Amino acid sequence: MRIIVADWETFFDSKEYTLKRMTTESYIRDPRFEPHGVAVKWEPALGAVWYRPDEFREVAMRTDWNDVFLIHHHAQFDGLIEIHHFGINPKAFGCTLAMARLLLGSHISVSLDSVRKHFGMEAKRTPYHLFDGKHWDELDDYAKKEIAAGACDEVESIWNLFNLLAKDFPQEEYPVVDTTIRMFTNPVLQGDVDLLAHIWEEEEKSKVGRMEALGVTEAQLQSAETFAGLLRDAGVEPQKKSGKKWDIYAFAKTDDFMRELLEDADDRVRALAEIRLGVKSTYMQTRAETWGYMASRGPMCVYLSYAGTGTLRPSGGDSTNFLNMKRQSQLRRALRAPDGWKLCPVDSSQIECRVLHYLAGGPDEPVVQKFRNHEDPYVDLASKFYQETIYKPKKDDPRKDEMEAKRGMGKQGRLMCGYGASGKQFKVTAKNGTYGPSVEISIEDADAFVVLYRKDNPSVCAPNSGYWAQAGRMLARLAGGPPVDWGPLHVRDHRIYLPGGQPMIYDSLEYYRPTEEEREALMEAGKYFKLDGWWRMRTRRGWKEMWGSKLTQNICEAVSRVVVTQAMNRITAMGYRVLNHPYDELLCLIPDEGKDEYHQAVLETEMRREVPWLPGLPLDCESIVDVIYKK
DNA sequence: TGATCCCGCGCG
DNA sequence: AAAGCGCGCGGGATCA
Repeated sequence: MRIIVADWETFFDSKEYTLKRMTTESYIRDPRFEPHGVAVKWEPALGAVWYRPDEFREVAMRTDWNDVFLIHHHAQFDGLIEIHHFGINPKAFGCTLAMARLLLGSHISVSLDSVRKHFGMEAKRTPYHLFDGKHWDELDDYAKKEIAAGACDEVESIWNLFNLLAKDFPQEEYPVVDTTIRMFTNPVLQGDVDLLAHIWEEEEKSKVGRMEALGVTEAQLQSAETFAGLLRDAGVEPQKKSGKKWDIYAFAKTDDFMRELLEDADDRVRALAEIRLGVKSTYMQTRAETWGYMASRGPMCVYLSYAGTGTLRPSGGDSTNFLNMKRQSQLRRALRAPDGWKLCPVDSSQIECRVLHYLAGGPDEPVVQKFRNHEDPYVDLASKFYQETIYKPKKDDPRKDEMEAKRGMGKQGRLMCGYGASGKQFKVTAKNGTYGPSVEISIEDADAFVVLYRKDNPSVCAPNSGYWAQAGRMLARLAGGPPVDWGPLHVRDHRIYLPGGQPMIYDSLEYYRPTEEEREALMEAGKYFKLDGWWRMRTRRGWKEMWGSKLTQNICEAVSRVVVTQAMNRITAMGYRVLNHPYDELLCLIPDEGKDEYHQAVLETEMRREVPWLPGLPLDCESIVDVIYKK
């Protein structure tokens, strides 16, 4: 396969038509889009050459792109230009931004300039100020030469960076990068413009109608202070709670004060609370809007940031998020397969729970055995807590609601308690209904649930010998000890390596000793156990504490991610397109040729296939086939 | 005015 | 002994 490196320079106008104010997708599919040209390095031994668009189109026509590995820095940008405007479709995309994201970490900038600096190269020389708002013909010869030279310099640096990064970049991650890029550059999903417009209008109508009925404005509802005034006028004194720096109003959906307002006897108070939450939840409307415009330009460009999280999962990007659509929502149903195709989302079942118990106790661990025997470990835990037989209810079961709620507690227990959750957090989450119907339990019962879980799962929780304790001891190794193999993982040089060689980065992990002032505050709060200090690390959101059960969570999430992406690689290698990757799910595209069950079986087989580096770990999955993106 | 912090909410 | 975690986006509040 030929390796080609390329970099596009395009017209922009810093006042309105610019990537700083637009999404990558809307910028490239805009009528104003106009490439200045592209720098191309046709093979490693040749220097980069600058082409004007027409010149490039001509050489591109004589190139067999089906034999090309095409490398960019941020391939979503250059790739969409090539595919949308030039009809070029390489065999595979490479992306130095994605490679840097995995190898350098999720909490730092991996812009080309930053990565060049990281490897001791000079800053970018492209003089963007010279061509702000100027079309090619309006540029003088000097500016044209500078643009061309800057682009060629970028291409040479991308090639150098590729070689530096390739030394450590795992082989199996190249197809993951390619699949992720193609979700954006080779869009397939159709957006239902009418439905998206309908969603927007219904939200708007409902909000405006309710605001008019109450005689309030959106601005009044949005601001906490003016909303507090509205409540006072209605005869209710708003409650406060402690924020990070000062007290804030308890106006969140999950605050008890707000919950009570929603059930207030006074019609106006109740309506005020409802509409405040309504105007605060803008995501339905704003996304219906962004997606509606996107759908009017063409098929949906699904932007995922490769390894956007510290645990190597993807994250959203390009001003939208295809990973957190509400279940059963209209928004999800506005995405559909093109004519002649169907969608098959395949969801790996309880993968993190399976991985946790396997890592903690191996293939014969009791919960792993339950999974192998196709028993439900959620009802098992719930039955122990409620001291009666809990089961997954059928549709017409007279105790359906009760059993769903109780099983939900088992699910919540398996997922939260496995990562060290407290009774306090357990109680709050049960009430929020995150894992099933909302359940109110006392703090005593919540604490009892946590105690029961910890006693019942010694491979995970036992002091000294359990996985949390091992992970806690591993922190010192991670922060600077000698290398060590740890089950399927390898700990070395501030990193945890997954079996494929993917690193989870803990560069900033350190043992922090509190200042005298902090020690006094800790004593006042009764937190004597923290007086000596604690492990902490830098994240996107500042310094965060680290401890054994939390590291356990990181590990289970990352291991599960690799299990799923390895399945994804097998699926794409068979020729299927994967259109979205919401964590444990792969959204696959299958031809509509009357063989739904066959394709479903093929995909499920790959999702269930045993992983050689976790021998004896039973995997399972669920899938459906539909034209619409349902779940 | 723009940048940044913080909170709340959606998903896993 | 004590601790669920991982994200991105929208929007307000605050700061330079």
